[in-house]
Amino acid sequence: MTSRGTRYLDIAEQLATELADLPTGARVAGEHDITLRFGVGRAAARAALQELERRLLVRRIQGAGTFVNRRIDYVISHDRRPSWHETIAAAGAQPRTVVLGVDVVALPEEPAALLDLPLGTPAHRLRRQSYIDDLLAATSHEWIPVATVPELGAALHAAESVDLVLRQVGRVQPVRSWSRVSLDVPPVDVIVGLRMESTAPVWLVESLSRDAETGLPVMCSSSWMRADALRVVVELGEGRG
Amino acid sequence: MTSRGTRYLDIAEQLATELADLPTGARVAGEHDITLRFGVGRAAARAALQELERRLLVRRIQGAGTFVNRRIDYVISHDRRPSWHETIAAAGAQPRTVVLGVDVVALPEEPAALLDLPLGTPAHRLRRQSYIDDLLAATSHEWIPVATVPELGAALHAAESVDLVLRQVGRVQPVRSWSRVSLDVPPVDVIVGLRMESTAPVWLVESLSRDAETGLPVMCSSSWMRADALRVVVELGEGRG
DNA sequence: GAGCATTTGTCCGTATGTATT
DNA sequence: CAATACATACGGACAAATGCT
Repeated sequence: MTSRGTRYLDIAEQLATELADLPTGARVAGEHDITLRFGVGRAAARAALQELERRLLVRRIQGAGTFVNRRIDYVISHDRRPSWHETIAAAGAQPRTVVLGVDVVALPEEPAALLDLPLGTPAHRLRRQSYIDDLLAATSHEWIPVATVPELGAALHAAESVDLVLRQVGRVQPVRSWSRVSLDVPPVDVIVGLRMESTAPVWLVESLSRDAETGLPVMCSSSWMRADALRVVVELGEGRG
Repeated sequence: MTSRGTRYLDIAEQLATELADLPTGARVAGEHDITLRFGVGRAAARAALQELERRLLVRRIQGAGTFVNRRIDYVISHDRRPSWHETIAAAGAQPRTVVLGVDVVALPEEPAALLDLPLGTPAHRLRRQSYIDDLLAATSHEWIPVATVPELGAALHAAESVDLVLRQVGRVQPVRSWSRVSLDVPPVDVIVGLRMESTAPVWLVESLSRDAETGLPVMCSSSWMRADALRVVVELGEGRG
């Protein structure tokens, strides 16, 4: 009797219910533990953990172990401008953003079209990484026309927030005016940039900010966010209640 | 020399480039073929195909084989109300929608709040399935207050489009006024409803339609769409060009 | 820094189950 | 019913990353 060819699913189901009561980041039974506890081979134990990983319930780290994972909601809507710091902190985790570098480049195709500027216009390219509890969860490129903030590089050393620099040094009021969200399999450089082991779909969030007064584009950005770390929710339209 | 411990990734990479030139739905080398061609064991061949499946490049069907897969864009924006039929047909595939059933139920929590009606208000519950080339790609629940269209069940037998029935029989002009999109691991009933083999995240699209004239809510729906079949893109804001 | 145990990652070969054709 | 192809599973082996000593 028994084996219907899905032992690993039964095991995954059992573990999933047990996981629900554990705190985020808690250690989960490893492959070897499972072989002992359920009396299966390593293949089945491994398949069970991979199933939980597909369901985004655990995160597995080679050499370290398997740990309880929970996504953090990142809500994008017409009246909400999500700040990384606020969103992550509100979920009870530790946010952190690191500037990888700033340089001036000629605007390539996409950001030029978005900013409504001629191809090749000089602009600051800002590369950043964002963390959740020391987990690299997002990388972003931001383009800011040099004309708007000539000395961005220097200003960024003083203030940590790009938004703040734009307001104080650039004397503009950036407002998110357009945004596009989808899920894609990222190019190789993004995968290594996010230190992702396995290739999997990742959120792609593009957006454009304009100056509140003049209506002129002041910044556009393109961010990749790990889907196993964030649950991006897009809300569209206002007629709800 | 040789094995650096990632043979399967090299194989996946090689196959991925070859796949790019094949038409959607074309047959791909099976596990056995790969073991012969690349001189690896079944484990590595399988891992390579699973990698391609993670990248949404192939679809694997037990007993049948492995086939080239391509997602269809499903764009949701303030000024675009996507119709399943139009979207799928525009991508060169065959759309189809099947009504599973219509019954009158007391409105549960969520749709009641969305429709701004008291809990338990009688409403039609419409369950539908949508196909892309005979692949079940989406299931949806729609709630329509009985007061709006008393004889929905009978009317649906004559016309195939819900939108049309609402316009002609209900004498309302449904306009999508609110929408929320996210990606979730669906409950078990949705997984079996979508005939999904493996558990994986699926799009959840919720929306509310109001009457263009009166502004009153006339319908709300909740749809699950397979992420390996559709690339849902949400566009937000209008200030683009 | 070097060394070691732990844990997951990769891979082999083989066997059997199950769905499709 | 038979052949094909993917799904599940066993057991063993070594690689690679991590964390601790």
